[in-house]
Amino acid sequence: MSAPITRGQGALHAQLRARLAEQAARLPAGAALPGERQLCELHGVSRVTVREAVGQLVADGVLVRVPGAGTFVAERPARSRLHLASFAEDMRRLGLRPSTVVLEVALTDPPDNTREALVLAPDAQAWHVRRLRLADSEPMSVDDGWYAADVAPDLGDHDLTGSVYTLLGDVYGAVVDRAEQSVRASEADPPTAQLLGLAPGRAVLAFDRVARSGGRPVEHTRSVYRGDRYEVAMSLELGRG
Amino acid sequence: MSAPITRGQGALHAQLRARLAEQAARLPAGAALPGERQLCELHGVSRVTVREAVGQLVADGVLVRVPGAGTFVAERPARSRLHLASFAEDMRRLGLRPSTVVLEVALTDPPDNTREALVLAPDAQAWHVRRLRLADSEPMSVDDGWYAADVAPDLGDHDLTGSVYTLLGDVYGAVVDRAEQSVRASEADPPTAQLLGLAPGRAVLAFDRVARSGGRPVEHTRSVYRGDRYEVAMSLELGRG
DNA sequence: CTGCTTCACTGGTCATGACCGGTCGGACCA
DNA sequence: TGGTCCGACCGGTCATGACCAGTGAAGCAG
Repeated sequence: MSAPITRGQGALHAQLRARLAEQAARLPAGAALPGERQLCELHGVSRVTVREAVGQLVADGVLVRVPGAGTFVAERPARSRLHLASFAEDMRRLGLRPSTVVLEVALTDPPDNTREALVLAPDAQAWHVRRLRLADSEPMSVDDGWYAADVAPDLGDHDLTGSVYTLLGDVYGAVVDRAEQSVRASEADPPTAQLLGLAPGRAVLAFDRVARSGGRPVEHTRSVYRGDRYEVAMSLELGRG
Repeated sequence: MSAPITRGQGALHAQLRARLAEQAARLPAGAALPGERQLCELHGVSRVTVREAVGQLVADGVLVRVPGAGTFVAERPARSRLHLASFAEDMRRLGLRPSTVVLEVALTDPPDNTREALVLAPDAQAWHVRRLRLADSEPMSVDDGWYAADVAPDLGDHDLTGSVYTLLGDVYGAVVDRAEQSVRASEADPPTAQLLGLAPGRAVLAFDRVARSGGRPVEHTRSVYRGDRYEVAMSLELGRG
């Protein structure tokens, strides 16, 4: 079980969460975890902390709680659930040929909401990568991504026509394993419309995403997809979505 | 502030959550809520309960917590977390008052894609229910639903201002437990725009959903939400390895 | 008036202890 | 052998009390 959980290495529930995530990954789906009270004794923390850690993993779909029975590793058959995929993977899944035009790469002061999303210091800078994404040589989306400079110090020196997630994982050791995103419909502003080959005001699907690596936010992206070329598919289930 | 929070009316945090959601919906965006300790005294509950209630509303995008400063009403629009729920339930979670105007109920020949989605015989008819959905008396969406006639033979005889899912479960024993949907951005056509109180061509979020009960498709819905009032949030995960 | 310090207050975190209702397996009885 | 009952154990909920770091405004010093 390696090092014990101690104060000073970040929040206790964050440490425990990482510990439990590792453990769950090595267990087969459906396997039972120790009871919450037992985890308290095992790691020397209170039940508040255990519940916080387990609760986060349940929210992520890694664990499943069953009242009266216990906590279990979530079943995850290879069904078509929402999954984390790069633009290229996504396009290839749709049978389209992906390509990318890098419009801008710069180390700049990020906007306030990005600063908040990435939990950056007030004076910290971040890499800003603006890219036009094409599918079968036709514009599909415009991505504005911001990356914390302390996670990816020399991001601008790398080839950014491919997957930044791969770069983050292979070069900087920050594998993106989780993301939260919101989706809304809005109208294309003139510059974006021109890039996408649309008339201004046409409907676009706007994604706002925060990608995390081990709980730490590493990327904040705003992607604007052409409404006439793209849609998101998802499945919903009773109980947990 | 109405009735106080009491034991026995469901979990205390659930009651408080509903109370706070209503309160937040009536406040302007950015307005500050009472501090957590103050809410404890106001409602006679412990801080554990307050934090649970507020935490849920933060997850739903209704409130925003700022460490050191306070808790505030989030900027528009209503953000719904991805889950299988009726319109009314969804809106109430966000602190909005749902209502419904039934525009059309008829047993008709469904369009081909609906026939396919519901796996209907070539000559089978289906109930068509068209409804305008309001939140706080303002248009939110227009729903076009088709229901297999052999699953719900006399659907048209029932009150359709409420949840059809509840009807399907309680009256016909077909509990909806799974659904697949796709989401895209498009432009409001003139009749839909008029119903939604939008100018024609404004962006809308269009859902195309097939709901299932025990594997059998029972509903095919196309819902068009106002792009300026609604958005969906979801989390993405890497597959287990 | 400006700049700095101080301090009340906020949410974030954590420990301890308690009770509830549901689950499940083993003991016990028919 | 089979069915029933019961108790250990589970997660869900809630109260109380505590300390921390960050915020922001009031107040003081220059």
